[in-house]
Amino acid sequence: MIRDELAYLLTQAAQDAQRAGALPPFDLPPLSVERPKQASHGDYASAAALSLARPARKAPLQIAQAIAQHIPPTDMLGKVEAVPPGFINLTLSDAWLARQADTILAAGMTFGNLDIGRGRKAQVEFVSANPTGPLTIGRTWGAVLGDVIANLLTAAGYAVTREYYFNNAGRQMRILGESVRARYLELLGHSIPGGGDTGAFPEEGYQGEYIYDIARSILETHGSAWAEEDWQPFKEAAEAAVFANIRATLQRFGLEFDVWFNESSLYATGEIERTLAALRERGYAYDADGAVWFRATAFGADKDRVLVKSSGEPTYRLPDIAYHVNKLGRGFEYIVNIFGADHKDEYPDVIAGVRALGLPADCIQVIIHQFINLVRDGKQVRMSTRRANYVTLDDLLDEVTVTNPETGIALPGKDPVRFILLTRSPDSTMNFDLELAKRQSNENPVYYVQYAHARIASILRFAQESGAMAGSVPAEGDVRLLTHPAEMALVRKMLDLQEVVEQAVTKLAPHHLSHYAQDLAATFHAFYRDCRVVSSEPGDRPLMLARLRLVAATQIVLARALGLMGMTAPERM
RNA sequence: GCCCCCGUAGCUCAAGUGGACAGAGCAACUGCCUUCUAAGCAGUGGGCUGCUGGUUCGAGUCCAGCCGGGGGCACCA
Repeated sequence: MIRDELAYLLTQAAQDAQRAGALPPFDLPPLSVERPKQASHGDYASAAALSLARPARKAPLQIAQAIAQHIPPTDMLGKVEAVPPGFINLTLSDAWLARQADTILAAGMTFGNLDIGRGRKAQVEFVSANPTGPLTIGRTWGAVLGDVIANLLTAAGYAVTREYYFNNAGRQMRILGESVRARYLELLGHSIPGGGDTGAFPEEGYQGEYIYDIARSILETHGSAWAEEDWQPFKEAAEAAVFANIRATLQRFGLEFDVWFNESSLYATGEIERTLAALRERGYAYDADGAVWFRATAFGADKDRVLVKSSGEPTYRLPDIAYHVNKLGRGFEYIVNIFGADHKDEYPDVIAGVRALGLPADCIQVIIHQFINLVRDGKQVRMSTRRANYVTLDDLLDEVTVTNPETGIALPGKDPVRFILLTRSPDSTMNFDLELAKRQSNENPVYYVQYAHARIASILRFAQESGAMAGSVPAEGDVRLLTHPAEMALVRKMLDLQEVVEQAVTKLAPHHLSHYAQDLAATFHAFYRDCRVVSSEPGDRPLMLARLRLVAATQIVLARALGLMGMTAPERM
């Protein structure tokens, strides 16, 4: 990476300066290299001299000058400046920058990839909604975060598994079955409520319209044959129907999971029991008040937690711990869990449980995202799946799908939804205004980015159709002819991708991608204004070919950024 | 009461381990389509970064205390 190379050059320079006596001898700390906010401060800048003032016992500016003078010659740098109060500003050379257009073209869709994963196995667990109803907007943020983090980890050199963890047993699923059964009996003409214990709608039942849909389809296939059945077959049917719906929604959202992990399998394989036994053996599980407790206080918790209720039923903690033991057993060396803010207090127990078993827990990362604060007409909407007060992801995707009235070309609704969610940091408590999202969908920044991609596709198409370029790819062309400031700005912005990916991966902060994509698109649009690409003038041909290569490189980087975000990169809009 | 997250332009949000004048988009206003897509470009206005102290060469960023919003503090998941 460029920044690392520059940091290395600066360190060499500082050492040379010490050998030459321009700097006093002392142990050099790692020298920082940053991206200055202001363009006049160069492409990169180091404030190292400011922090070296104390150990060197010298004025920062003098230190900066000494380092600047000893930077080894390199064709990468065009200008090196030491400026008050002691910054070293570094500017990349135009010739070097121009050559990078070729480098990007050669890298193709691998441009921006890193090797920090070195092929290690990573797992991202997300969505993980139990099959009690359709996916709601509330789940959407986690879905985007998980998917894009998985994409980023793949780009960073990890072998990634996307995993969906669910529980199809337990109380909520029973209530789901009972709800469907009640609707089924209602459709058969049994009176609800008060129709005796056969038909009463469960007090905490799911009231959504989809319960009727499931009941109706049971009625269609089985007629009245299930009238005497208890809730269990209804639960089975409901689970199948809800999962089919969830899978369809996820696919629409551009999401594929590699593994669907059923919590029940942990019981079937005995992993739950073994985990509990191992915790007991190590003295981290004990009996009290008829329950089994986890000694969470040994890991800094304020009180111990229940693992197995006095009813004999485990709490969520035990399977969660067993599940993570299972993950580690499958060889994952990097594990990312995406949770909503309501699960905030859950993971410390899980991490502690893993530690209690003597297993490594440092590789387990948890992203807690805040809730989407759904707003309609400026008023907050409280969502509850059970009370059928929710907006499904499907509904949302329908609403924001936008068609260009002039060209008739439609873009999928997943793009604006993903983009909106990817402009916010997971920590941010965001307001998602439904009306606003719909109303402004045509001016959503996502289209701005996609438009840049389509514009490039159009230029390349035009170049080919007008005979200016032989194939669909600009094979020839000497990028050394690129010198225009707008061209240089474009290359600079493209080169940033690697650092953005690094940032986004190491900080698990995918929202950097969307901001980068907007920047890159803006830089391209400015280039488009300043530099005409296709020309029929014979004298313009060499520069045209060079610019076609530049533009093709830009298309790659835009497609890469959009691809990492799971969005389409349209050829036409 | 205790713990975690957030508070930045009218609105929605950014801001790499503390760095040089806090940035985008939307909304508002002014210009620009006979030439590769105007879903575009150029420009204008808009900020005591919730408040008060502290740390230091330097704070939106770190510390303390307040105020306001969200989430949690289960033998629910």
